[in-house]
Amino acid sequence: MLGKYDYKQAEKRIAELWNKEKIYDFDEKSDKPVYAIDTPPPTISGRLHIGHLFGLAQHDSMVRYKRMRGYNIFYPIGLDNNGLPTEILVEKEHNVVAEKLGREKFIELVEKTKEKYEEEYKSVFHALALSVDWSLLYTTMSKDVRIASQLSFMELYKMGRAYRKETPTLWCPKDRTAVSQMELEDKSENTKFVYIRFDKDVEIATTRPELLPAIVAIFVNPEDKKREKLVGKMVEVPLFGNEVKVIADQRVDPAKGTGMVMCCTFGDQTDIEWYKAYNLELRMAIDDSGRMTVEGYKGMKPKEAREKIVDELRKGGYVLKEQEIEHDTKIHERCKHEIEFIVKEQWYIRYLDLKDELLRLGAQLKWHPEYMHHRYDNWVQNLQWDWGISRQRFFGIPFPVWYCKSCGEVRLAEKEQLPVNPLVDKPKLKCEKCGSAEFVPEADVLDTWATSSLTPLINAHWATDGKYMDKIYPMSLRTQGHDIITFWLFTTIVKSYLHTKKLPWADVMINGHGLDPHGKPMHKSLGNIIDAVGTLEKYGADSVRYWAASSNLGEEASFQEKDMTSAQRLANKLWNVAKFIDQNCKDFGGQPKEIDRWITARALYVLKDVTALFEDFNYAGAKRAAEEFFWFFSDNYLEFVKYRIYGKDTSANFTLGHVFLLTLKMLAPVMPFVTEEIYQNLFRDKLDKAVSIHVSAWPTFDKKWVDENSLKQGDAAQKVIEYVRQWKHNNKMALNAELAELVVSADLGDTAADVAGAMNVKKMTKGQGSQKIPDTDISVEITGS
RNA sequence: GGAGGCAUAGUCUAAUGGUAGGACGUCAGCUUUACACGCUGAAGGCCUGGGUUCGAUUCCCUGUGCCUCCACCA
Repeated sequence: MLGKYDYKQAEKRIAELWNKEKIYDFDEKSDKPVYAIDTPPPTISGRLHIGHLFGLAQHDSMVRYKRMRGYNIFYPIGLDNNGLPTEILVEKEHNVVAEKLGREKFIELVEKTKEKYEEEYKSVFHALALSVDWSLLYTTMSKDVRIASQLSFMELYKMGRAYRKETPTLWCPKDRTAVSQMELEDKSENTKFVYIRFDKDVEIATTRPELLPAIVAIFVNPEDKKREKLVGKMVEVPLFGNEVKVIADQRVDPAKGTGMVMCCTFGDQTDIEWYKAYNLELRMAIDDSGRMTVEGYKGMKPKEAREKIVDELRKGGYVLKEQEIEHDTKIHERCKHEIEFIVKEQWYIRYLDLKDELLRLGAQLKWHPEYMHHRYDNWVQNLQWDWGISRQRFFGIPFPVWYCKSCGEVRLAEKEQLPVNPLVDKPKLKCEKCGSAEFVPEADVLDTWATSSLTPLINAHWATDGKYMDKIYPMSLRTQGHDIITFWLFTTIVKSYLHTKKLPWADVMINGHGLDPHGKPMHKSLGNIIDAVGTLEKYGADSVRYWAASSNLGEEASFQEKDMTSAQRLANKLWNVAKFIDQNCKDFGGQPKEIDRWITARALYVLKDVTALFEDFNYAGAKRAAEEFFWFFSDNYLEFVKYRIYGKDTSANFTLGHVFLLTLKMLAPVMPFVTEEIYQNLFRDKLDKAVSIHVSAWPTFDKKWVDENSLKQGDAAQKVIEYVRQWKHNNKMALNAELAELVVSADLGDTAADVAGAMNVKKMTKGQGSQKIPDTDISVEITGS
């Protein structure tokens, strides 16, 4: 072992070693206890940034600890190509439009992205030392996953859990597609707030007068004394002449506008809530293409209709006031067109009746950190609607469903037909109700959460050969970010419960996010992305992992250059200690002395703490404790025994080797590369037989190695040395400057020799001195040369 | 509007019902046969107000500030 630690070439070489030795493979034949992890499949959308690495590194450190504890690790990896980001990526890369290419062909292309990006992701994850088993790779668009997703739907339908209902949905009239909340953007717009008088008591301010023909009710606040008498009355709508009822609801802000609101189906989200809550009439004024459907305005765009209606209202004397305001509207982020609400038939999973069950399951799950449980509870308690799982999109996993052309009855696919594309495939059987053989396919696709909520079942091969159901399900651990507790975590519990009546995992580990140096989330639009590959190359994986392990689980952490420096210093220090041992110790034999037993006992107490911290998913605390001990070990113990080493006395060798190996093992989960490099060079086949430190046994605390007397004398010796160091510093002496005599009151046993050796003292004497060491009952007398 | 988190030296951060630990930075000393990416020493800190307590940085309440998730924006 020579020169400095070169992490660039070491990390590369070691990654190859791990590959060759297959240390991450799940062993199907082993009878060791299984530890199975349900991991978040990253979206295939482009390049990874260090925010991604942050959570992954935290998870991996925990998994590495578990591996050293002797578990048979099932650590799969998925790639998510079932979603809008991948759809956009594929369309761009292949210069195609999904809808024109056809679903089958497009899915083929999407599956091909797996091959290309698998290599890219694999190289990044390998560089990070993510210890997943690549033979367990799945994609969320693969054949098996499509089967699982469709089978899940079919089972839920048969259970009576899946149903179809007309529902207002967010709709982009330009793209003629449903959009999700996530695809919305706010746009501030100058518009007119038009105050319309219905009658002498009813005046309403609105930004969307063109929806007047779609008005189905008028709302006032129940606390609004002025309007109390109006509640329950019918009011005539200007221009259109129909009558609508006045209803009291607390969602109305009495201070806004006139304090009265018209509810139109549908102008905004509140209209939808009211429509559902009060069972209001459905009166649509706008169609799929965003054009008016009302007589007299047919075919007009809403804005044109608005002008015309306001004009007519003015002429009729209904307009009291027009006020210019700035107003936020929702637009579709892709095409920037304004969003409307359109009514479509949608599939739902009925689960509101399961709230109590779901809360009970949430309470059974062991949350790390604990407080994340609140978010889940809060979400479940406030659920108001069933789970909408259909999306009016072209790309996605199709519903395995047709409808009978003559009676409309639902016709499910047969299990052996899966995966099925109803747009192309035909049902095997006739209509159960009327016997017709003519069917209309369901064109919608399943929401991506309907699929990703199955990851534990996907990993267990639930829908196909079921080969891992007994072995890994329920899984040991789910790892994920806190932002998707209400989506991924929640829906996974729902599905697992519905299909297996079980909680899908025992523990859940929720990570925070890695942020840019200013504490802002990394986003393409913010232009603050710190690239994963570049960072790993520049600083090495151990440094990036050190950064990730520096913050407590669940907390956000900004990327700091100084963490990289600290990590590199630690790696370098480890390397230098290794070099020192390598150069000076032929073997790890020798009879330990007092000070050796002292550091051994110290090390074991630290091991006890570190183990407990890891058991509590506190990789951050474990890393801190292990690191702190290492610096203590090298600045103290190593200095104390140097004189013996240089004097060809081998009595410290045993301890030096064992304690340093113990330290390396404690740091191995967080810094897998440098610890492995040292392990291979220094300890493999000498102190440990394992092919890799990462499959070596986690050390155990054994009381028999703790000698209380040595602990006491070693602590005293350490205090004395500390004091002498200070004394030499105050006297502007070099630390190895010779001292004629040192008188110490405490009983140092044979550690007195180490004090003399470390501090270059000619004569050690036991007795009272004139100087008292603070915070101890030890007194000393120091005589210079 | 609902929920959750955070507040500790110039910066990042740990633990804790009784003298608050570490890292970076700063200052000073030391070429000490692994390491100047080092060693040794020094200076420097608990957001406001109230409560519980013999004692609160820690527990409770309040305020303020910051962050996140969810909902909403006629």
